[in-house]
Amino acid sequence: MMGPAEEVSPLTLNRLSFYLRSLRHLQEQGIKRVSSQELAQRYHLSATQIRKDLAQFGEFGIRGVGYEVRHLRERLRHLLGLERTQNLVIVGVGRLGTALAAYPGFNSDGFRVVGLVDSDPAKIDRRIGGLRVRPTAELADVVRDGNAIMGVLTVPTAAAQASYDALAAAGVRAVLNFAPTQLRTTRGVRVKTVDLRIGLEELGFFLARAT
Amino acid sequence: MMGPAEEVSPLTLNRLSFYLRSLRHLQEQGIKRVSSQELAQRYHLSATQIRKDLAQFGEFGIRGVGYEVRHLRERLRHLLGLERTQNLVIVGVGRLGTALAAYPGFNSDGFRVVGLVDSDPAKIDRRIGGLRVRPTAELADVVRDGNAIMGVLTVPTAAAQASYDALAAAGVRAVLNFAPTQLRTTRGVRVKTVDLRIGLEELGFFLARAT
DNA sequence: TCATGTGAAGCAGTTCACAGCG
DNA sequence: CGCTGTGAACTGCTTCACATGA
Repeated sequence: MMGPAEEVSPLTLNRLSFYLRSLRHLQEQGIKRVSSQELAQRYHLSATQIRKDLAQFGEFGIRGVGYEVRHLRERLRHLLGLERTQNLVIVGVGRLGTALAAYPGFNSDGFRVVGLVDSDPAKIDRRIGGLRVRPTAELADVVRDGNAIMGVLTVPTAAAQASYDALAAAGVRAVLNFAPTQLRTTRGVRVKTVDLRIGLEELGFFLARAT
Repeated sequence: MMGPAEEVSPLTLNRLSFYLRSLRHLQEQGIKRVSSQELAQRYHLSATQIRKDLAQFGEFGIRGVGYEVRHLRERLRHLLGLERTQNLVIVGVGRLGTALAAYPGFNSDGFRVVGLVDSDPAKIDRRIGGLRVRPTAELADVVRDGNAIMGVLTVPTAAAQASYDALAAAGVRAVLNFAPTQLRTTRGVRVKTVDLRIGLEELGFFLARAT
């Protein structure tokens, strides 16, 4: 039955994202129904785990048949809050910020970049993907004008905390942080830190002992 | 005791990377010794977990005292294979590939980008951070010339599998994949897929239910 | 004495096996 | 009958509590 699911593990959450992507893929192929087993085989997952993960939030399937692709996809989109588009402001328009501003995953299916901000005067008024870079001082306006709910931090590590605080003050509710540093968080403004180096180090570990 | 540690969980591995970064930070501040408890408090970790994680690979500390920062850092660097620099080739010099080519984390402390490859003729011979972009057909040469051991995939999803196969054929031992797709892997060529959207979706989930 | 290293306990996340329902 | 949904068993990760040794 329905579960408000007070706490959901990050592992489950990542799998839900992956299920959603897989369903999109199936739907593009015109497939209407899928069983947990078929889904598992196609995308190297565990059938039981798919069912357990989904059951946490309701009964989405039809016994004896499987899941209706369109319906399940809708439910997952709802669950992950992707029904309404969430607007993003990117703080720090270096190479990484520029790349993310135009990144398909940040401009489709639930997310859209609506504002760019940088502290470097040389970058102000530059245009990236239809957006004009505005000065950090105007951050609050950029957030308001774009009706942004999330911020993306792509500034140097030393500037990350100040930028986070500014985003929090501007009314953003969540921040995706690419600076490899631990941020002191404000109540009500969730942070998710992504360290691009960790993937390399994980691979390096295995190479180190494979030799 | 020494442990060959046949299997190490990704969670542990990520924490080891984080410990290493924290130790670097401490060393920069001139701190010589640190206890697991102090480390935990400073960086929001668990002291017991730090000790358990480290104990898996040997006895690195001094009972009654703590850990010598320099020594522990060296051991972690060794464990993660960062003592010798691992050379990277980036396949796909779009905005993301360009950003990573110059990303500090990909060009310091164990990693270095030594080659760039793209299939778009318009990008060939372009220079990015001292490196010349070369055609995909020359991938094997680029890997050999640069003595590269890892590849970084920043091509469109549709091209990811072919690029992975080419990297594997060129003799690379590990691939960091930024395309949101499941790759069919070649024996001996490990893959780690990083999906930049997942962080957004995780945050979106919490925003969806906070409202 | 004090903080590490570690068996034992506790908890979470995964897999199993099958009841329940279309 | 077939596949979902789910208690129960299991596996693995985290935390506890303390023996060990500098």
